[in-house]
Amino acid sequence: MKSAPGKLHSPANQNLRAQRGSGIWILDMEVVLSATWLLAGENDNPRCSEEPAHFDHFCEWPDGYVRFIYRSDEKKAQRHLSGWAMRNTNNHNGHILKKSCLGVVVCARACMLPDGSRLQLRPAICDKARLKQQKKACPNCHSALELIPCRGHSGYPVTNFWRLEGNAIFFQAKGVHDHPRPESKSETEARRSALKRQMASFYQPQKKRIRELEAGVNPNNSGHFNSIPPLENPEEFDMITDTGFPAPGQPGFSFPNSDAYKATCDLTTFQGDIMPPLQKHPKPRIYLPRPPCSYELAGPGSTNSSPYATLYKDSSSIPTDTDWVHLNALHYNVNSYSNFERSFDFTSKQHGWKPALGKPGLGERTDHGQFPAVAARPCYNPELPCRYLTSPPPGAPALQTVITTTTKVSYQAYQPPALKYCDSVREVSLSSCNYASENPPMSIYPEALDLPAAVTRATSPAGPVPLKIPGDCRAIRPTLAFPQESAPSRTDGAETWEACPSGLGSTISYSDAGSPFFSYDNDDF
DNA sequence: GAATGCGGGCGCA
DNA sequence: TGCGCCCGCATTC
Repeated sequence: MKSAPGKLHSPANQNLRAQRGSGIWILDMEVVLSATWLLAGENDNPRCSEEPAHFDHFCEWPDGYVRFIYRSDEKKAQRHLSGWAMRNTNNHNGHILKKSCLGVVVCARACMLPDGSRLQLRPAICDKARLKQQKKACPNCHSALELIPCRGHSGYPVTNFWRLEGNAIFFQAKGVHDHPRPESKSETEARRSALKRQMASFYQPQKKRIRELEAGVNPNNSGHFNSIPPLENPEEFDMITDTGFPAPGQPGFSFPNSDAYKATCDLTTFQGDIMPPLQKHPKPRIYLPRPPCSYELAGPGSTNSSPYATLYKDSSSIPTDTDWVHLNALHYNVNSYSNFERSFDFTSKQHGWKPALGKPGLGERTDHGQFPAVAARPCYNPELPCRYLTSPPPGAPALQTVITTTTKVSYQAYQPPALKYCDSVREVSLSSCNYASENPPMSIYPEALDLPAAVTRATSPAGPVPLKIPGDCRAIRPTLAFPQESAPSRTDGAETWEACPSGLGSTISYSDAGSPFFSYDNDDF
């Protein structure tokens, strides 16, 4: 965003060319060269001056070891946006912007929202703001908020890398988020802006009336806002929403219909002491307009995380009565969090973690903050029941890709697992975007996940079934041979890369078995 | 005020 | 040396 374009721009190396065949990214040898990827600019490889032939649609929820190439005019890419709460990380490389995931903020008591989901807030990016955020109380149960750190990359936060190259913006994600999706930035912004608008309209009549009163005017008392007490501290209201009372439809927030929400989500009950000013008002009603997010508003079949979905009501239709916080019911996967719970349950078993209070699942868990900061922590993404599948099992190779973010990257040899990746990838590979329906196949790269297919299947709530879940940008390569971090060199390692874009039902593969073109130095970032 | 990007610096492996 | 991370600073919204 603010970064000087020149900073991340190094025109000397547009070394990646991707060709799309059969609707799938196919990487030719030159693309294999693209292993230089984000670090390409550091190599000044004169051979590679071509611009990418094709670009990916922007993916707001990249997950897994994926790479994308965006057009340089892609606004979201320009801003290095991500649905995940990513903070800037200094990688001492001015050409590459590195960001690490902050995780998600949840209720420490894992209280259940009226719809059965749970709070999943977007951690503030700013450290101070984040601390401040964590000091706030859960808008639902008033208990503490807790930050679930991301440990999806070998125990470290998932990292995203951005590099501007000519007319392309190269993106690479490393690690699999082992936590639920937070509220996306667009959602947060939309909610805040909506709230501001709402508050503005809320105050306008008040101010007007005050002016009128001050002017000696005595309008009749039938005015809607007559009963509205002065909001002494508007920030409190903002705090509540910022604290993350997720708008319906946000990740982990869903209601089959608005009535259900109305019946269960009385703001005065919900906010309790958090909103004393509004409590004074007997019938507050707040509408949250739909954010201007187009691609997030996929169909019901999508795992779209947008909080504002089909039952959105335009703010213009705000009624005057203020009985309820009339949030919009959303067409959202109500079971999302149960998936989350299942995943937690699984991982608890898998890793010997025991949920607090002896109950499985996040629902009863009260120890968010006590999670061990281990690499194999489960994936909690509520929208992807198999998310935890992407977590490497204990003992599994932590990293298949050695990407040094400062100067060079090394793809190192990996000991191929017994299972043939090609056979299993169709069953378990996940690769999609929020707007999968419109999104072209994305690039899947060898750093993709490494969980054995057996584990993957075993951990699926639905059993060993094919898993193709649209709605985000995840890449799972459960059985693929990966370059392993611990391997001494990758020139001796042959690997087959496959991409299985969601909904395509096909895979591609490309190998780099000791290709002379495949210099693993400076591969990525 | 918060988000964002940059860069110095430190500790660890 | 690579990497994660903290911190401060500057800029932008």
